[in-house]
Amino acid sequence: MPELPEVETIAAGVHARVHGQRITRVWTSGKPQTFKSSESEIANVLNGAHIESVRRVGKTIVMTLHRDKTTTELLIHLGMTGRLLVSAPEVPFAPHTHAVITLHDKREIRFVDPRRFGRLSIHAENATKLGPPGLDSETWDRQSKDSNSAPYSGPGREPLTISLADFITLFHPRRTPIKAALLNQSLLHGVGNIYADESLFRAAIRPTRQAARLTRAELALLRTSLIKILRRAIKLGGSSVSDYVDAEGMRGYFQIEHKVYGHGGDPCTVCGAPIKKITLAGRGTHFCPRCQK
DNA sequence: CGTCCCACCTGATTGC
DNA sequence: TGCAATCAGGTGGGAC
Repeated sequence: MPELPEVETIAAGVHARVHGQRITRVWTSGKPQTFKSSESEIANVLNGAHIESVRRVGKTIVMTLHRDKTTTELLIHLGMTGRLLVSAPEVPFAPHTHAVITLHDKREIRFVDPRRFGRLSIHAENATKLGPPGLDSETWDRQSKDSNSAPYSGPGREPLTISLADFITLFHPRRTPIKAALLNQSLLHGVGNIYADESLFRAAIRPTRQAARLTRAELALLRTSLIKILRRAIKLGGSSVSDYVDAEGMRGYFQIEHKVYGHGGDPCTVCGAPIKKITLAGRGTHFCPRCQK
């Protein structure tokens, strides 16, 4: 379900509501595939901890926890249908509630996920943050990413902050269709099906083009298009296509500005040609056959 | 290693 | 109307 703008909206909303709170109780549903770390480990780490912050990395929500001078992170990936809600205790549980984190003031952080593609896991900080002698900082960063040391940095690079030079370095060698490359989380993380389609439309690039065949100018336009669309979507609270809601249960509004996603057969807003829908990289892919070259 | 395809789930929508 | 097939915003593992 949620891509970068939706996860950003949820993380910011949850952060505003719960940072500084102490966790007094944890309940989990026992659905094994929901928990990448064991439920007992999750409960052990969370119980009694203070929530320092809640932020987004890629499509993952990262909750930073402090207890006994130890810092740990709870990673929450929402999959397709996951929700993270902050509720008063008297609000009835939604169906498919898989985790409830009770706070000192009695409110509850609830993880709800009908399709169960979402995952919870623990990311522990290593004792030392200093790299071993002889490693340059870039090598150390890479090793930090690979090993289990905090803070969690995700599988790829952040789309909102990547430089043009790095963007080109990332995509230029790829021989896959540009859309498949955009969806590859180990390159950029956070872009999903909606924002891949919308950014390619805005950049007038056909999703089927081989990444390696894009000119530098096209890659530059794709990067700025993607950043503008992600920022605009964050401003509107994300896209609510069916069941996405933020931490308060509110829908987002960026779906109103979708130009191609979900508009197969509709006339293109720029040229009037019917928007085409095809399957690419196993995903529904929407584009204007006239505008996107 | 890079890439493709499918499985993992439930629920809403489409089509017969 | 009823029921089956199809389709969903994501990821990870196995096959090639």
